[in-house]
Amino acid sequence: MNQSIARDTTDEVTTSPSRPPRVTRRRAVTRARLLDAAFAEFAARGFGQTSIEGVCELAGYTRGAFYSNFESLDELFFVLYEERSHSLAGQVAAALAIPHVGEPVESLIERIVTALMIDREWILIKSEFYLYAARNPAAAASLRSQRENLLNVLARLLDDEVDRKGFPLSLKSPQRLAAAVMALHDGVTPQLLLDPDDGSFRTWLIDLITALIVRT
Amino acid sequence: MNQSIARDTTDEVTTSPSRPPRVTRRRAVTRARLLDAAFAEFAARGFGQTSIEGVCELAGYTRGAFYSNFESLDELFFVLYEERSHSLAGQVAAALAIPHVGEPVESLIERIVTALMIDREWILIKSEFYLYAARNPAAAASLRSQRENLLNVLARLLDDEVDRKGFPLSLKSPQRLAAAVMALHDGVTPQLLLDPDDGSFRTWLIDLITALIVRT
DNA sequence: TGTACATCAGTGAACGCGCGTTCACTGATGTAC
DNA sequence: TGTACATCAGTGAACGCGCGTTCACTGATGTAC
Repeated sequence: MNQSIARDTTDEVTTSPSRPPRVTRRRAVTRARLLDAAFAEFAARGFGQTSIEGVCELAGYTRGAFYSNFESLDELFFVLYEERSHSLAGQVAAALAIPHVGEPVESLIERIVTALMIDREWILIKSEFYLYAARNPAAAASLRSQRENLLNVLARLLDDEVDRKGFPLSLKSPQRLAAAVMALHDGVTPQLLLDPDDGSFRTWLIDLITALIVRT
Repeated sequence: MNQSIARDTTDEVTTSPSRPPRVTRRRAVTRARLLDAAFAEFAARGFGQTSIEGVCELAGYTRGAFYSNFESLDELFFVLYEERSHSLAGQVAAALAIPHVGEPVESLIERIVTALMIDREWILIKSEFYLYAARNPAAAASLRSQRENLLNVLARLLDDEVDRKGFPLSLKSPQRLAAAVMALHDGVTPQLLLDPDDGSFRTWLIDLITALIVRT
């Protein structure tokens, strides 16, 4: 009773014989390395051209290590995407949460674009995951809920800081305005896929959002 | 000299021993069936999960037939995409070329959206090809030139029929306005990938373009 | 229009490699005392 | 803090399948007369 801690309670209630798995540091490191290697492979070759063996080799493990940590490449992809996108979503939300009272719209738009912009590798993986989600309901559901979260963050921000008098009906509600901003953001990525070196997306996206939001 | 036709001239000029390949009806049929089967497989599984064997089986041929017509799945994908997208581009241009003097902007926008909209299968394949192009310069170049063509078609149309007084600078030139419309169009497809059944894209896209173009 | 011949298009079998998947084993890691 | 023991995490070899690729062959298609 006094030797060990809360953990035991699970044992007492447990109907299954499984004991709480002790998750070691070693394991966590392996897992992280596999995920990193997979990220690199997915970005470089695409999901469809990535093999378990390739990931393991890049990570410096044998294939057994993979199966000890994941069930399949699909599962890894899902886990990978969820982890990274949640962490990115956190950053975005944090960057946008900072209140800037009386901030001019131009600066607000810049902040949004800056917060949303991320590197090419991530865009490749994100696009791949959308395609994956088109054929995988669970992935689609995950993406939908993520989008909704981002939508709410943006909507709140725009609601607070943008004067929407004179906006067309389809942009009146903060939700729809936010959705429009997201659509513009999504709409720029094909160009980014085709023109890796061209750095003008940022400006272009800012222009687009400005044209939509700033109505003279 | 009188037995056969123009074709011979090639023989006379020819420095290589290759004779003009007679392309038979049979061959054309096989090729077309392989392309159709590949289209279906790409749409259903994605390029990365599609095997040559799968395509042949679906098309009702043995693998040898494939190699008699194509060098690799990559080549087939490229050919497939080029063929279909050119034919689609033709349709779009044709639909937009019809002059409607004095047409209200709302109707113009509807025409544009109707012309651009195509089915889910095609969007899946198109997205896949963008991802493919992100890692394949030749494919990227092809997509860029296609986009430019579409851009010009749209730009001419908008130039003729939209009064751009009062537009922000970033939308003043017809080119940029057209680019903005394309970006909105691209921006809606992620939603389409996630929500196959939801038919509201059309309206949503019309709303977005309207909000951008109609400035009260 | 029919027949003989040449060339082509697709067949189907064979080969082999890449890689997914499994598993007995061993060195690493944590626990109890 | 040290030692003995139990469990875990990753190893590496083995198995086998799916499938890409090749090729000698044959029925199909077109050409010449």
